[in-house]
Amino acid sequence: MKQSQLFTKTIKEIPKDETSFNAQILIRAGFVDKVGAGIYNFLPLGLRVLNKINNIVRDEMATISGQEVLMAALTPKEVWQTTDRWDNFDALFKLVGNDDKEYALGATHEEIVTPLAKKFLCSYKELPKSIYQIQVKFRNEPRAKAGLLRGREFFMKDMYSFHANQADLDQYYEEVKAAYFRIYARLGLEDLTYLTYSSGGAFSQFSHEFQTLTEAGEDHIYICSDCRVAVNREIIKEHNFCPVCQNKNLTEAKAIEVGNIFKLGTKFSKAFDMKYMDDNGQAQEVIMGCYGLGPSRIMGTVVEVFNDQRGIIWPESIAPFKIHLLSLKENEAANEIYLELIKNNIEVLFDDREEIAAGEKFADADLIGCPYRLVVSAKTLQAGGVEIKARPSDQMGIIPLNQIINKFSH
RNA sequence: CGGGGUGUGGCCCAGUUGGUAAGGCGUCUGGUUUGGGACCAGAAGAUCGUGGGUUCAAGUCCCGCCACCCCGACCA
Repeated sequence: MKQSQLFTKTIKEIPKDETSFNAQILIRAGFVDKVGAGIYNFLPLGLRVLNKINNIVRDEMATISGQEVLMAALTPKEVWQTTDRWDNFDALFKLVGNDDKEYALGATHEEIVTPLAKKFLCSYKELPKSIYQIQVKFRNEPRAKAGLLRGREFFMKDMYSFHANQADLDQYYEEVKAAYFRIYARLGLEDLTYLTYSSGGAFSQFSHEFQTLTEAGEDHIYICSDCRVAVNREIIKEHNFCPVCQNKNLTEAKAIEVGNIFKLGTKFSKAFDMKYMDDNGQAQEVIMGCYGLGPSRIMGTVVEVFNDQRGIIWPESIAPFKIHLLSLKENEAANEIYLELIKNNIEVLFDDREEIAAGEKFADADLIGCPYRLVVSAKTLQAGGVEIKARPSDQMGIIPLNQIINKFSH
């Protein structure tokens, strides 16, 4: 991508109606744009990041046999009445269509996925199955805040699994847990993310959240350093010790919930009368699990966690581009490098803008935060190459022209 | 939903005891620059959130409403 053609440009001023760091810097760098409280447009750079997060999620869901679907976002009132949530789910955005027909914008999809799965999963031979989607969710939050961390419209990966018995759900649940940790590891959040015990409702003692440590987080978790898990507030009120090792010496920390998984049991299969035929020809209730993860919230979290005074420091796995190539009055030479990188499928943002001061290009590169910065100038060409610098470091070096592709093509 | 704060060109903002809107960024034109948001000259761009009221006169004072931010409550 040539920066001269990019739809957005960076801005110097901090937007006055944002105080959260992730929103300020994502807006300044041109990743997102604010529409209203908790409502954002995703712009070319931001969408690239979001898509990369989504693709990591897809990749890991595939390893646990999750099949991607896309369910309706406009959901009829009746399904919510079936589970008694039409009047009890405060955050539902409700709307009225023709003939006074009422709908809710999808806030979660148990009410849609259960009738859907009922149409296809009828026999023990067809279980277990697991389907997921990545979709915009709508929740009428009483108070949207903190940029991408709590929006009224946000992206969610929600997966639902269907099992013939509890043991099968239990086993799958553990597989999901492991897949989630692989996702956080690929996002660079492994060390900061804790499996966190929270209350489980009627069907299991606990559910689990995945909490990433950051001062920007709105949750308080209590970490057990012995077994590297945490408990949330409601659990510590009940138990006041680590549910794994009974350790009472827990450390409080602020965190943001980047995922949660839940054993639903038969709550929804009962409500929608979803049963399967077992090998004795007997109808049995289907056991369900659900597994949420918020890609847009994760994008905000990554920004909160990886940054410095100058801008974002994207992990390579989700950076909008791997390389930010800056031409300082050497567009011809830089363009050759640009074309060569493109030819080798190396993602590059090429700052080919003319009449732009070098300082501005450096400032933009730091703000946007691609992992590597390559500078082409008369000076570097004289030295036989281009300057290379990793985003978080101050160390610069010259890399010969004929080694660039080799350096980045793995 | 309670409490607090803020609304002035696309963005950030100044605006005194009420007297007809200043500056910076960005944009456009010309020139000078060219390794950390460079400089000079000129230009375009504003129903001052919105509706009402007071006044000869309202960005400024009064009342209602709306939007956004923060704290709290809430967050299957």
